[in-house]
Amino acid sequence: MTQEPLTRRRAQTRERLMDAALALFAERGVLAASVEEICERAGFTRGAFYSNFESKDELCLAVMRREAENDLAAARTAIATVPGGLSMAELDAMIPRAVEIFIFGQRSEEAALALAELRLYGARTPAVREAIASLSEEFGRVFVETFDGALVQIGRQLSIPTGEAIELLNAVCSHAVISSRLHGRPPGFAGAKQLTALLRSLIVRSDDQGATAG
Amino acid sequence: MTQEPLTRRRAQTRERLMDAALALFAERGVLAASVEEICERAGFTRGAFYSNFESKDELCLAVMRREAENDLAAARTAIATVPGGLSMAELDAMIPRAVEIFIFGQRSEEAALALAELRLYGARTPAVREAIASLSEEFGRVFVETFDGALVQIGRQLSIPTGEAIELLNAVCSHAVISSRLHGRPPGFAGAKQLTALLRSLIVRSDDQGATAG
DNA sequence: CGTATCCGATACGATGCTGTATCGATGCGC
DNA sequence: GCGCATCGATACAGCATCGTATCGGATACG
Repeated sequence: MTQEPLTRRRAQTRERLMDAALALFAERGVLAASVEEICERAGFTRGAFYSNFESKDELCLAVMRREAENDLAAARTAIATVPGGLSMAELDAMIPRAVEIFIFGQRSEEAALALAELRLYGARTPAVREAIASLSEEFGRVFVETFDGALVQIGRQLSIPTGEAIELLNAVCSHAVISSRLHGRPPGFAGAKQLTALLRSLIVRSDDQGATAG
Repeated sequence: MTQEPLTRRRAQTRERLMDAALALFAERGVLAASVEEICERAGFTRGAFYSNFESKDELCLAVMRREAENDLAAARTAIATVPGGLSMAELDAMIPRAVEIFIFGQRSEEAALALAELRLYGARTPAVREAIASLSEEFGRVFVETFDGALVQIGRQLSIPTGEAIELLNAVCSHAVISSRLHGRPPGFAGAKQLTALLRSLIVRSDDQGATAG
């Protein structure tokens, strides 16, 4: 949108603030993370913050967009890594990894937790709800296209709409990461094996779709 | 635990405070809901609050426990409603309803959102994490026993551990209710049909288990 | 090397929430 | 109906955070 000149210094400041915000959102939640605390962790004071962002809400949006872009880039890289498209065997090998680190990305548990928090925050905050919703739809579409494209290359598709499969994965992962914190369990989550099996079962040859959908 | 005498008046006050808290947690989140606001909505002032609860954290615990007890009671009632145990056909009919209103309960969207919020709040709040974790484990066990008992009566079981199935349902429902708020969609959620199919597919005869588990 | 501009630090007033301490009212038991 | 214990309202002091306005220093460029 607003692609201002944005000097190098300024860009770095924004990055550091977003990093700090992501970490604090995961640790304490969006509301509990004060602007002061975010700045402190980033090595700045509030002056820097208000010079770079209009409000914490704007920061939230920026963080979400950045993470979505990173995930998308990581997904594309992972897919493009295999020249000539993924083979079914390669796809098979990727599923457990995708389950663990969430949709081909390198997303950390911290980021997953922060995004769950941001999503919930957005759902109940009128001032940002619409912006987050359209952000989510925008990237949702692109993710669907990306995955469908990769699947088409190997003559496969999902037996349920790709968008719903992604939502399912999202749901389970964010639930799992919260559980992991709640019960003090190590990273990774109990249902990983089940979810892997579930996802694999969703991948079918392109001709026999809709057996389950209806 | 501490089953104090608890006069009728006091019990009602606590109920009204918990009702107000549940609603506000869903609307604005645990942290954004100030004690003052909770009291105001319940028709009290903060004096009433601090007379009944030691802190907002204690209120959170009380709310979670109450909701869990209500859900459990609703589940048992629903199961016991059918004399001689559920038939498979009846179970079939209940699945979509369970998906919609969450595990046989009468839980509203509001409560589902509040509980998602409380869970996340608990995961990142040391002062309550342990208490919430054991609450969740305690009721988790009972729910598993309850469902397994109902399934045994009709010679069925789930092809994955019942606890994991419940977690899966939990994950999808809370994700869906957040999505619904975020995108301003009507109650109910897109994946309901898929989830119904998924759950039904998990129910198998008692002898052929573990086909998927391993 | 000097200068203009941009950026982030500091200082300030304002606001809202917390928790306690005190007091008046309400309801229960006799 | 009356007294007493309980319960909830009111008032207060303290604290953290917010957003702004101003200032000093770093950076880019001539």
